[in-house]
Amino acid sequence: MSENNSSELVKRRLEELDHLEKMGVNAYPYSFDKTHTSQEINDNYSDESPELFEKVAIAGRIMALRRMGKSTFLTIQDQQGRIQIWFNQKLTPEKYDQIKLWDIGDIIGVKGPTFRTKTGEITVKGADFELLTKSIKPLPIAKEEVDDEGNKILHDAFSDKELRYRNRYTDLIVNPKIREVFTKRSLIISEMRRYFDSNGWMEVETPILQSIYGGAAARPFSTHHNTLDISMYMRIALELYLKRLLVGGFEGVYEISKNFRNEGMDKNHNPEFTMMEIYVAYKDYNWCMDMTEDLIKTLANKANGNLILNVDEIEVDLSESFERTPWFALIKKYTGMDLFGKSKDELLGDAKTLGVHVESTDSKTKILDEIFSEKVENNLQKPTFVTDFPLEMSPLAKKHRSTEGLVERFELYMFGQEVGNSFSELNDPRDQRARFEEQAKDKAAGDEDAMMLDEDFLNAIEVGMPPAAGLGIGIDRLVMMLTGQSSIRDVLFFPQMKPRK
RNA sequence: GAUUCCGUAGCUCAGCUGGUAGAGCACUUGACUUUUAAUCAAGUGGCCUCGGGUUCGAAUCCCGACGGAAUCACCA
Repeated sequence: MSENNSSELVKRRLEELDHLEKMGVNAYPYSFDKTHTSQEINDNYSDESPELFEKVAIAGRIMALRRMGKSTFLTIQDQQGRIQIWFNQKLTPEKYDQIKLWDIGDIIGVKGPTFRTKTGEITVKGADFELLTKSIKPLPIAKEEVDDEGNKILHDAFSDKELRYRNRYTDLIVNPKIREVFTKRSLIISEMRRYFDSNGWMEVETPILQSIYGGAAARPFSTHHNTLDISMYMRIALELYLKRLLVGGFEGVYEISKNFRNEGMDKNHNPEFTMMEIYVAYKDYNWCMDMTEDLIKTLANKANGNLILNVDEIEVDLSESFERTPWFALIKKYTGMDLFGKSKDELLGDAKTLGVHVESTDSKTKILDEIFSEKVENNLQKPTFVTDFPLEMSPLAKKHRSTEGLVERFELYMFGQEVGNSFSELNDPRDQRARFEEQAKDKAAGDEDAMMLDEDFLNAIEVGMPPAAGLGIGIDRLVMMLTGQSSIRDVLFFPQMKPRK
């Protein structure tokens, strides 16, 4: 539909392109040697020594065009920012007519000296220029105003979320703030790699297509391998393969990659999302808490230059030590009830008392989880390590060294959301088998999310996995918190959308 | 999956008590050699998401479909 509506505009631009080619202009040349970025010029130009920018070559997309007869001002945008260009018929008498055939959206290269206009704007003089790409489709361009304090105000900005997500490339061109979020995302992930690499932990890749899925409680996407004629699943977690590598003798391995879960979508869930998991041999969850806290603080500092985070109206200060509180203590704090050691029937009664909706067929794990999600999670805005989970909830975590019925596990919560999950990893093969058998019972009782028994994984554990700490971090959620976004769609370049008819 | 709200020009929106479509920006033409939301003048541009219904008449009311957003449910 929009094809037809914009066809007049497209037709006109195609005519211009034709016209340019008749003038002997190649509208799609092969390269351009740029010497500077807009930012380098904007940040470093000084009126005392304009000769430093006597000869610059810059390239970018035309974002604003102010024609004034024999003189033309335009603003181009490159990856770093925007800069004004000034053209004048006197400067380029033979080529000036070409400029009349340019449009907003075209990509050009310009060579010339830098100067400051009467009104004080740093500007590149178009002593020579070249069209680098003619744009055929018009952009949803918004006028940009700079107020007295230097703040940029976009008027009637391209804001339709559906169109923005479906045409992300347009969104990125037209909404510079969006680009910042993704630049930070990239920075956060590369700093995370640097952090791990500098400790000697190794980045690895493990299968995404698996014949048995595991490592988390979730429904998978399933597919089919034609040659082998077997069902296969897209992975829901990284854990079980990374642990096999610990068995194989690597002492620190991590992977940053997509997981896939066939479940609901909302502002915190996308069917494919990025997970980081790391396993370090000979360490336990106490060590891992220290490491996680240091990692999060390091990343926040790199991304924002400080330790204050803001999402929606809520501010979180990371500079204090993260709170560490046991799971049952938090339940007690927010419900007044001590649920530790209670039977399933007692828990069912307690859930009802608390007004938490559960079914009598639900497993003990599920009831506990429901109570925690409803009564506790929202209170955990400040970074909090929730420690020492009930054993039933954690089939891959090692039993607590001093308290029966608990495991050595923590989850890091911020802004009421889980960002990290960690255990002292279970490496006793007898216990691991028993836990899987427990899961199988839950599954038989109707818990769809209970884990499958993975004989091959058990075999690896039987060969012997060293004691280890493991940590998983949901990268998308972490990026949301570190960039102040409240929807996962705003930290994914291409969030899942229903296909257009 | 449920509920609520939304879908009008390329973009941002108005039009809502039913009478056949409007603004700003973008685009076109003209003027303009330091402008910057450039300005001034004159224009072009719509199957009002789609399909049914009510009505003499529907962008407007009703039903359905398709997309989107929010909340909930599901979901470590």
